[in-house]
Amino acid sequence: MRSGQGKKPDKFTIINELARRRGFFWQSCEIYGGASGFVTYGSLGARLKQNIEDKLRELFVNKLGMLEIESPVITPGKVFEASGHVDHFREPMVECLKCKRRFRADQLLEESAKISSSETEKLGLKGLEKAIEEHGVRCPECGGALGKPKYFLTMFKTTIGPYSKVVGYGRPEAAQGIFVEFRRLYELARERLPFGVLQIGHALRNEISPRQGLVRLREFTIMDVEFFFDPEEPNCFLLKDVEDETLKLVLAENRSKGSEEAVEVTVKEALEKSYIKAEWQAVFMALAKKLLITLGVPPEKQRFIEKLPWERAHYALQCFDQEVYLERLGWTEVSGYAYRTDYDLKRHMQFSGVDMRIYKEYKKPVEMEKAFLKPVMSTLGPVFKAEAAKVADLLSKADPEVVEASVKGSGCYILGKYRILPEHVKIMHRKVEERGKHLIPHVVEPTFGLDRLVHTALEYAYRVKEGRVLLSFPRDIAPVQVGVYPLVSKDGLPEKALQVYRTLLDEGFVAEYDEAGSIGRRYARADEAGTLLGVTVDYETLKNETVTIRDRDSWKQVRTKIEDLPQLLRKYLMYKADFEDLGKLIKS
RNA sequence: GCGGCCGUAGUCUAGUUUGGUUAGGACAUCAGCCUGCCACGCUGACGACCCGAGUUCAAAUCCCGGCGGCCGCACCA
Repeated sequence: MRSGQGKKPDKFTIINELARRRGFFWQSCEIYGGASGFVTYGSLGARLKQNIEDKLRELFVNKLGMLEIESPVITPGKVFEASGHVDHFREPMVECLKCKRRFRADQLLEESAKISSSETEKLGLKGLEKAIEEHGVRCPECGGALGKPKYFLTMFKTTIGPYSKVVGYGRPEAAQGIFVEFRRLYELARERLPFGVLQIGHALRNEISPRQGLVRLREFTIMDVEFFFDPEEPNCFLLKDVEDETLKLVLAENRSKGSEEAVEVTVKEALEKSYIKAEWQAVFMALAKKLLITLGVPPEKQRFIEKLPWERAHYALQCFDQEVYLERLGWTEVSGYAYRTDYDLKRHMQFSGVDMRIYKEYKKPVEMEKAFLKPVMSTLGPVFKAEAAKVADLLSKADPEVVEASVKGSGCYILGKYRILPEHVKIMHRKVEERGKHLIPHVVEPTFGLDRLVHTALEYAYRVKEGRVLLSFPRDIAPVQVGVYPLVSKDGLPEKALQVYRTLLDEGFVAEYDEAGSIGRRYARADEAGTLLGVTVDYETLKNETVTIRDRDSWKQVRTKIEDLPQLLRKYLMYKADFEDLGKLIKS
């Protein structure tokens, strides 16, 4: 839709209009007035997005050897209760009864009643309502009275099965699908740390106000990587490869002083100065920077911004967002790097009762003295009577070291409502050989918003040359690799061009054939779709089996043999040949 | 969600103030002719008043509601 403001359109508007016109993507369900926050990709857009996905796969799955899974979008309620999302993925809102503006109830209290965020977090809806009353908090805009606080849940909620009251949620991230399958995945990783698991798929967030095209959607494509490592061996074996790569970091420390200035440091320095807490996290950030460069975003248009404590997700110990500079929206998040520690596995362990720990064998068995305890029934019996058996059972499950320390220290050990005295328990020490121990892996999580990357790729590919629009996509993400055209549609040229076209399809290229309109118009059309190369069949083709190849960006042309096309194009697409290597230059 | 502005073919728009003939143009698309390398030309075709109620003899135009867009506020773990 047009802006309605009559202003000169900015790049964001131009990209969205181009995208709609050429079928990259558009708002879904337009025939019913459109659905805000939902998009449909057309063939060019779907291919562009798949190509970007494949770039991520190439890095994480092929090069780093991670596992890839696909898990359901609809997820039983328990999962997101355990993950903490049900408690955290909602905001308490209050509405001013007078001016109808809405505010975060907790933020109002923090500002006008000086209650700390850690305290407001503990308050429920009733607590918030009471606190608002007690402190006489009023609408900060018009001074009107406030209504009752209500939760706005940003997850999509549904029920599972026809008669079931079982609650399910649309996943707001793909990560939990990985955590809940951890035990099987660990087996698939041959029970060795570290290992990574990746998932690309749709996620749902019921945003209050989705605007801004692909940048904020209610249903979007996310790529989550969960990388599991041993917290006792946090070193990253890939560090050497990227330690000299520079990163632009906007640190929380500076941000809290009101400065958005970035420090530019190498990966190595960032770790030495502990700007970044986990080695793996720093390495993923460096890899992401390089990846974005291959998508067409120059380094100076990228940065990493550290989230302030209250901006961080509930599971994150430290979090950076990778941002790219977009013309209208300014610095915009395209990926996130959270150090999730053992939070998620621990929570699923608590909620499901399933052991998520891994067994770590020591290099050498460790001989150590260990305490054991044995309930003494002859003394427990007379004191606890009928409950004696239960007490003994509880006692035998207690940690012997703790019981021993407590009994020796204070003369007793409090076991629930029972008081255990020294004579109730016999504590022994035995030498044992420990071969290993159980631990919960730590997790660093790189996560990418694919739709935002699509927008970014479009915006950075956009060029205007001699008044014509062209999308200068990098070779490996261009949605169409080669267009095949007859110079004119007569004298057998279309037939020959179709032959060349079919050959290229058979060779596995993404090719398109076009004979409508003049040759110039077809080149222009192809440029606007980002088609990388144009192969033109002309009268010389009929004489000597050669064709011209045209470069989208420079409009230069070379002439080459048809039979050499497949291998030349293949080299070109892999950046193993330049355009001039494709044949004899005939037009520059 | 709130406030302001706005919604006419695939795209950009004229028309709305002051209700009145068949809603006009350009680009794009398709067909035919033309066309020997960068949006050529000619002929033709397809194609629109966001949706729903209301006022009226008559609604793109006025009123109301909804949906959607842009900007600002709020929100975006």
